[in-house]
Amino acid sequence: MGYETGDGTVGKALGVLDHVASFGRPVRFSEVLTQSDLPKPTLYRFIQSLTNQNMLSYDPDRQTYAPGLRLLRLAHSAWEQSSLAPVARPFLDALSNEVGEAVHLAQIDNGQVLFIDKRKAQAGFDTLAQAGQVAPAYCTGVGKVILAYMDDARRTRALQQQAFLAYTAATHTSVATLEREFDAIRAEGVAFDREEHEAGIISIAAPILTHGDRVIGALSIATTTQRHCINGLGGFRATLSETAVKIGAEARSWQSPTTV
Amino acid sequence: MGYETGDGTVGKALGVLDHVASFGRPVRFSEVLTQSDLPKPTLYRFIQSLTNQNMLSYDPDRQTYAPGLRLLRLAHSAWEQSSLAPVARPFLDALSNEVGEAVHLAQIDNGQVLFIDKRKAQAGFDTLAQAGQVAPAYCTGVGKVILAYMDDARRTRALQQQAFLAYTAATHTSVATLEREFDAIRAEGVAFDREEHEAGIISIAAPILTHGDRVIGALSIATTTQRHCINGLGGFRATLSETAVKIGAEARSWQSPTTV
DNA sequence: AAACAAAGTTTCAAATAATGAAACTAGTTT
DNA sequence: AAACTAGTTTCATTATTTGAAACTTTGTTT
Repeated sequence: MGYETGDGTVGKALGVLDHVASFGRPVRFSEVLTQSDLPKPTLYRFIQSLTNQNMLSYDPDRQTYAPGLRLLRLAHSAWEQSSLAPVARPFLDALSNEVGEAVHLAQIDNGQVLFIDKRKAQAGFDTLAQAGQVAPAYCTGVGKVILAYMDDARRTRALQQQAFLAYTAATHTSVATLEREFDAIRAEGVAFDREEHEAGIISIAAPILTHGDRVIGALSIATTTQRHCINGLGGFRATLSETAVKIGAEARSWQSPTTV
Repeated sequence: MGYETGDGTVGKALGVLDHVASFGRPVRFSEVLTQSDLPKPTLYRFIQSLTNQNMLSYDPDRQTYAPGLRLLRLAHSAWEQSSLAPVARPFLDALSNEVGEAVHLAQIDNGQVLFIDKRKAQAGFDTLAQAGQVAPAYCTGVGKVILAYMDDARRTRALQQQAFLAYTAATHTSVATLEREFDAIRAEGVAFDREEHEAGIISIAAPILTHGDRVIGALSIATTTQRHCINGLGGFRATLSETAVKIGAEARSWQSPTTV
């Protein structure tokens, strides 16, 4: 899986960037090399170029590479220019205050859930879901609700990118059982995460739609089983859905020609 | 200014990415083209590749390009793997609580100040709305203190990248006057921003050093002239410097072989 | 200290991919 | 319908990437 769909040199270089980032820690050149199918000098030059460009940073003491600072600047720009994140911000604040639980805003990137923004619960367990963090789509509330509302072509493609790893006993481990849930999700208008990704963590998620039907993201309220049961979370459905609808409407008008 | 130091195709493509991001809003292909020295098909293909790769996102309704979601994921990874940001986080929390003013953590990227983490005066969140922001180095507290503690080679290069635009009446508008201040900064151990970037905003900044002398970033306390005068800010010097030293020590030990 | 091993870097001819002038298509305006 | 503009494709030329091999540097073992 990944982006390597033959975008020439650029695609290869970005593949290397992802590869380095995927280690989750600073890595040496040789470590990357052993896991790469690129020949040594080729990989070497890509890493050199990326380092020159500040897309990677190099620690001379430890001789390791890690994703570079330039990415922060670019991501900041991406966040601000996103048609969803800045629009949704005040709604997240309001919802977070109202329900007193963790609130997450997510989109799909390359088949994975990508958290765009979050609010912590006041009582403060840390969901670790910071902006930029990724999670699987098939076993999270936001992921499942986005999948359920996608058009068939995109969903088919996204489903092929799911790993179906059993994180907990409740995790879907095949396309079949997951697809069966999609009808229920569309009927209810929300998806639940019943400890499918992490034991003790549950959530309720609603889709964010523009132009009435196209799903552009999802909003969720997440909590622990110690604080709420699934039925209790269901009590947030009206508030959550209303907020998601408002964000969708706002995002839509923001995109309309009138504003610019 | 920029990174275009002949890193072949990769460098050019990343130049295009920066270019698109620099608009600060979604742009059409033709808008980029008029400001680019690349021929039409070349620019077109770069934008296509970057879009394929999710480094740019394309809005089909408005036919515009903006920095893409993939950057958020990569930046999250960059932040977490940075040798400074995760280490400094608890110290920022503590300092912010103690002084009750805005606290900033910054590094230098391509001659510019890049904010790695922030704490608001009241109580806020550190999403990418804040981290990833850039500011000029020559007229900010964090920028000046980093420049003052850089080695000569790096400082010379960084100074060439400064625009010396007069944001306010107090802004340094030439290398000469700025360089004169560096001695004072090194003597005092902190730099002040005396409304040099924005009227009404002042700050005190201390360098973060590893291995005793190499500057890897800066920490600042920022406030408004309505709340404090420069002398009042000076009262934070001891606390600020102590925190900066602690962060430096921690970052250093984090990098040392013992931890891994 | 010498020999060895491993990691990192450079070379250079061959292979491949990028290039850009021009042509073409789709959508708008006159 | 013609003229114009923005976006897209073509294709021969050109420049860049490629990778086996050689080389250098760094660290480890004898």
